[in-house]
Amino acid sequence: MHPTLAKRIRQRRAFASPEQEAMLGIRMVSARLLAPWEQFLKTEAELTTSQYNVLRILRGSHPMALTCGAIGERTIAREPDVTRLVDRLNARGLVSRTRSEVDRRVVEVHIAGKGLDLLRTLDPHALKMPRALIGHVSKAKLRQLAKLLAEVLDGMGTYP
Amino acid sequence: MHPTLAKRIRQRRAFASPEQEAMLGIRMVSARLLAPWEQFLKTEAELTTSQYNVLRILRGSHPMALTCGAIGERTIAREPDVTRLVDRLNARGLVSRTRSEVDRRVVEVHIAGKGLDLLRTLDPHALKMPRALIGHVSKAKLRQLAKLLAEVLDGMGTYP
DNA sequence: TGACAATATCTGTTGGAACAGATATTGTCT
DNA sequence: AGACAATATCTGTTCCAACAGATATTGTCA
Repeated sequence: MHPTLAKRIRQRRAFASPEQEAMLGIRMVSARLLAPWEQFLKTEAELTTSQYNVLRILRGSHPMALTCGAIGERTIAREPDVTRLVDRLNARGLVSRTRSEVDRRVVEVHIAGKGLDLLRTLDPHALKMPRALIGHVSKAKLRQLAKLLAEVLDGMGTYP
Repeated sequence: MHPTLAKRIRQRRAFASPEQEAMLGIRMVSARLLAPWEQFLKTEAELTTSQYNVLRILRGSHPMALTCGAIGERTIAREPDVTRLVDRLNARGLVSRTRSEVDRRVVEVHIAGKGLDLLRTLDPHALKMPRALIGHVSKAKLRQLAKLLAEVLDGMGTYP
C-alpha cells in the first residue's frame, strides 16, 4: 500500500529530533497495525475495537459481572459513554445488564453466552495476526522493542 | 492516569509471544501519545488530526495546489471522503477550492493565508510535545527505538 | 462521431465517539 | 428526618468517519 513509509522515516531522520523520530515511527507502525485488525473485526464480527475490548474485559472477569464504572476504568472510554457502548452490545445479545439490587444506581454487565461464542471465533485470529504482521522481525529484536516501549510508557509526561 | 500500564506489559510478557508483546506495547504507547495531541488540536484549534494532517500536506506543497485525489493518496483517508474534509476546512476559510480549467472534474485545493497562520501557531507545540512526552528516555534509546520501528515497518505483512 | 469505460468528485445515509446536562439513588452531616 | 453533596448511569445533541451509490467530465476505441 505505502512502500515508501520506511523511506520517509529515514529521510526525516536527518532533520528531526530523536523524540520526533520515535513518535513518528510509533504512530506510523500503530496505524498500520490497527487498520487490518479494525477491518477484520468489522467484517467478521461487526465490532468496533472498543466493543471488542469491552467484551474481552467482561470475559476476563467472567463469571463475575462488572459495573459500567468498572468497565470505564479499564478502557480509554469515559464512563458516561460506556452506557451506549454496552447498549449496543446488549441489543445484539452479546452481554446482559441487570440493575443491582443492593445499590440501584448501579448496572451490572455480564457477558452472555453469545458474546463468549463470538470471542471464541475471534481468538485464533487475535493469536495469528501479530505473527503475520510483524513476524519478519527477529524475536530478539521484538523483545528489545517491547522493552523500549515499556520504558517509554513508564514515566511518560503530559502535554501541555 | 494509568500507572499500571507498564506493569501490565511486564505481567503479560510471560504469556505472550514476542510479536504480541510488541504489538501490545505499540498500541498502548501510540494511544497515550495520540490522546494529548488530539486533545490539544481540538481545544486550541478545533481541528481533528485528519484536518491537521491535510493542512500540513497542503502547506508542504504550497504555493502549489493539490487535487482531492492527491490529498487522498498522501493520507489514510479514502478519496471519496476527502471532499467533506476539505469542505469543512473551506467553510472555515483555511483552504480555498477552485475547479480546474483544464480538467473540470478536478478540484484544486490550496491552503489559505488563514490556514498558514493557524499552522504557525501550532508549530511550536508540535515541536515541543514529543520532548515533553517521551523526553525521559535517552536519545540513544530513542534512536534505537526508531530504528526498530523502521524495521518493523519495512516488510510488514498483511492480514488476513 | 457515438458508445462505453475510466476518472474525480459529490451526495445521501448510517453509525459511533464525544460532550453537556439531566435523572435517580445513595451517603453524610446536622 | 431533611438538606445537600457524591455517585452511577442515562438522555439529548453534535460532529465526524465510513460506505454506497450518483453525477459530471474526460479518454478511448470502433
